[in-house]
Amino acid sequence: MNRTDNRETRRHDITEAVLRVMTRSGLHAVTMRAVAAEAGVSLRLVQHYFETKQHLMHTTLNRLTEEMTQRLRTRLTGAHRPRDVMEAVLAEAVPTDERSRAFHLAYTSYAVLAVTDETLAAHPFLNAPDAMETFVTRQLTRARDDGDLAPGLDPRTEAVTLLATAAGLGVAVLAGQRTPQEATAILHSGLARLFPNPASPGEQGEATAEEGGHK
Amino acid sequence: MNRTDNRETRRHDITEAVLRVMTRSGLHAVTMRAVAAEAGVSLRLVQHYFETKQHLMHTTLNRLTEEMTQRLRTRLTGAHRPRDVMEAVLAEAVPTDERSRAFHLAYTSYAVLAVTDETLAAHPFLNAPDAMETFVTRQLTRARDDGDLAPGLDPRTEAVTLLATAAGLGVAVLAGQRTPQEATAILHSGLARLFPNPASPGEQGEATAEEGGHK
DNA sequence: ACGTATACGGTACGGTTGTATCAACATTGT
DNA sequence: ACAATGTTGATACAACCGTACCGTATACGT
Repeated sequence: MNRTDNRETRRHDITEAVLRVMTRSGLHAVTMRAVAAEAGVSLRLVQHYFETKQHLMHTTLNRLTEEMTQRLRTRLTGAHRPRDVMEAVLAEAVPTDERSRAFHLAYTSYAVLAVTDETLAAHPFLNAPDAMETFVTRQLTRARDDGDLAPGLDPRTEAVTLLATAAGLGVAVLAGQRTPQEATAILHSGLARLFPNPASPGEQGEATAEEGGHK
Repeated sequence: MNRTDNRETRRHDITEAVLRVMTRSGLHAVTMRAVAAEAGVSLRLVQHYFETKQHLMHTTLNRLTEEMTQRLRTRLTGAHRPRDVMEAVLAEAVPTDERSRAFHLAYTSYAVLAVTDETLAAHPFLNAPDAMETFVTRQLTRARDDGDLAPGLDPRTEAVTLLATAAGLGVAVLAGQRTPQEATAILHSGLARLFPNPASPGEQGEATAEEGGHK
């Protein structure tokens, strides 16, 4: 094992500890000491690999974001028709497994912090909604041009509505007020309203079929 | 001025200071010392009127909740038809003035905390969504029975969707990502979808007419 | 009028935080 | 082999937190 490999392993273990602490006890409980204890290393070690706490959080969040982006990209593979794309997007918009739960919790926690800290508001972490909105709007516009969208709907309005609904449901799921199954069902009904014609039968159907089944 | 009057004034001033600090710097910045400084009193005084910090937060949140409930009740006065009721509910569902902004920020902050602290999840502060959901569901059910609701819609599904959308938009407005006007416009379009017939013209029209106009 | 409860100020205490300092040890390049 | 560099530990430090303690003054009931 190379020394730089070892270094990378250490850094990975520590960022994983950050996510565990945050998922279990919340963002405010993520202290340098708590992370060190969770990772089973000394405080000094955490300091060594991530000079400052801000640096530690930054890389942890970046890695998690990268992972979730990759997850969505994978799910998006082969989804060509706008409805299939929307299906994939909404499937990731709600926290189901522990991993996506950590992501949503981290994201929401930071979003709340950014409300009163304009320094944090500049974080690239928080640009995702804008990008997602234009992306979804484009998909719905394409669907309208293809004649797949229900008549009389404004793509941008529907995009904003759908994303806001997904965000609201995501928080509700986080808070344990709603089950992931309920949330995805609600989102599906919203999607069914936008697309009068049934979803594509065989090609990409798996994404909708086994949803809500795996814990 | 009576002593108990004075006491009440003091307590009011201090809880107002709590809200100002929270609105300006976030919930995490609400410390006993910061509140004392904001209110222009000594730390000991804050301790005197609210034994513990938990007690201080509890009464502050209760008072704010009571105020917002009263606000909604006032807006609900004279709104009899389900659509008018929904109009009133949605008008309060988005932070517009500074007061409602404080309320939404407080609520969201606590909701995020409650995700990882089941002790906090029992707080009555967090029962509002459930109550609101059954209330809205009841309104939509009544609208359906009256034939005012668009056909083929499930009242409960639409209620959950509408509230989740309002919650998502509320956070977006808090974060400065969306203006209150945009948010209310989106919510109105959602309402227009549920109620095919136009809103009541004269009787309660003011609630919809001057919306988004007053700062 | 007087004793007592309330109102208030200053300050101290124990705990936790992020970060810095001082050492010891291992690994690597030459 | 040795100097240099990276790795790990223990501990210290200044700042902050909520709360407790010790006073004094003011206002009230009787």
